Amino acid sequence: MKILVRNLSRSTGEEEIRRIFATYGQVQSCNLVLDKASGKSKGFGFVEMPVNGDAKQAIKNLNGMELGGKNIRVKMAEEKED
DNA sequence: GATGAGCGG
Repeated sequence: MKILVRNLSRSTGEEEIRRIFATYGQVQSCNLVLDKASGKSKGFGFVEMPVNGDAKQAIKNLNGMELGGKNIRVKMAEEKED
């Protein structure tokens, strides 16, 4: 399941996202979207987790948690994939 | 060189 993680701090890296998501389940892959102008984090990214139930649990648990001094927004991505 | 809402490559 593809998970959208936004409202991230610009100082937050993929490893940070991966470790907190790994707390509730296995992280298949984490992709932090980088900005083309600065080449740094755009402040949001995507995380893929199995739909075994860990994904939704990770979402509702990690949604609104503080990371890098900011409260991140975790939600399942609504793109083509089902 | 950085940008603060937002579903990228």
